[in-house]
Amino acid sequence: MKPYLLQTLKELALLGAIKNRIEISSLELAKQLEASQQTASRYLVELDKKGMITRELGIKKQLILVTTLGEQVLQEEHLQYQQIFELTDRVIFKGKVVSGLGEGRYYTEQSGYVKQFEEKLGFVPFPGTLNVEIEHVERNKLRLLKDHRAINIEEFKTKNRTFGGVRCFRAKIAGMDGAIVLPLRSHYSNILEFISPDFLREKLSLKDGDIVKIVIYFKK
Amino acid sequence: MKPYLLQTLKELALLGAIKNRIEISSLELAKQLEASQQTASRYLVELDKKGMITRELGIKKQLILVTTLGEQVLQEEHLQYQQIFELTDRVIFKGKVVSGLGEGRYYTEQSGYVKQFEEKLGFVPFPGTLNVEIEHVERNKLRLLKDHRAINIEEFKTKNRTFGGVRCFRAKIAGMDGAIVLPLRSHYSNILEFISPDFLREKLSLKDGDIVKIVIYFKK
DNA sequence: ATTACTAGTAAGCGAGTAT
DNA sequence: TATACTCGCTTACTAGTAA
Repeated sequence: MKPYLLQTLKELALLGAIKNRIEISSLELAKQLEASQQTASRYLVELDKKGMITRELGIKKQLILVTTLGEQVLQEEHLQYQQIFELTDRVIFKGKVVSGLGEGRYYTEQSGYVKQFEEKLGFVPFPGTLNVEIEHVERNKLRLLKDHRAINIEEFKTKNRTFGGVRCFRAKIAGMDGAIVLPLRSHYSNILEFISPDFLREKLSLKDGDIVKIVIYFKK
Repeated sequence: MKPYLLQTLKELALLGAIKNRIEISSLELAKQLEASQQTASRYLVELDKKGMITRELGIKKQLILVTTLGEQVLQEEHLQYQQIFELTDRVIFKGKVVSGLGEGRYYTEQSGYVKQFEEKLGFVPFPGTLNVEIEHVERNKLRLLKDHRAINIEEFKTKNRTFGGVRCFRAKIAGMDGAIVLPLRSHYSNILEFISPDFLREKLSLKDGDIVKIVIYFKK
């Protein structure tokens, strides 16, 4: 979707072209867009070709209606602005399911962690973590987590070793509740570790390489 | 604001660049925008020149932060999408204050109307209407009113003549409460007639030609 | 009045490349 | 590795104008 077509579509929607046909000449539209009549005309032809609007050309003016397809495009755009300004209590990641080395299982079975998970998150995690690799550029979003209070899992010791503290955030993966686990002593990683009371790989029939959406929620 | 720069700014904001500086290379941004590295670089330079972002160029990558100005631009855009999809209980018009021919005063002093205004709107209108001329293209928004229930003022008769029914919508002009009056028996007009308990020309020190914003509210 | 084609011009694009 | 310049090519723009 070309940016200038999106702008045009938005302009039409603002004039009410989503629910009703609006009457507008290419010159009037041109003024709204601060462009020439010819450009406005061309935009309308392009939007029509793409199926984003329907037009009824009369002798004078034209009646324009934004189609369902056009409305969907606008709604997607709206959702992005909502994510920026309204849905600031969450961050959305898109990532790829990958296999870990089994460490997830080792850690999620340590009773020192399990007790705290149960107490602070309200569930006993299924042994193992579901690892999701996010794109490098999305690591910037992880920084947003820094500004928010996490559910802190304290470090503890066994006879043999010390297990470090962990920060958790409630999260959803493909709609299923769980939490994201961020070890305190590790650098930024491109892997998100998701714990859940269920065996998600089975329940969601996930396999390596599948693309999933993770929503991380902040505490207020 | 060029549409493609707006898109770029939005993309940066989605990655969290409003609150934090984000680390992103021009190549990574290019991938997000589905453009070349050179184009992404050019966009960043342009946004920087316009004061929409600040950049810290390191040896590798660059740290980018959306400025207050950039955020304002995005918020304006967000507001427009809100008007399309969320604030569907209102329509916003921009118009120019104009003088009528005094008919407004004649009508708003008819007790047949006044009684109904008081009963149905909750106020006795100041004699006269504040007339606001809207741009031709905005008449399309008036059509949206058709889909909503109006506050109906019934027609009535005096010895001499019949006064026709009127549709009203609660409205605000420059923040002041009042109502818009749409005569039933008239075609679409480019003049909005605003009634209010106060003498708005004085209270808002309005004179002909002043640009005002009118918000019309629908009943649920 | 309109819409929208043609043609010439301006702006935007990315490959190559300097830094 | 980066960023961002130049340059040739493509796309987008508007003036003029036909329908």
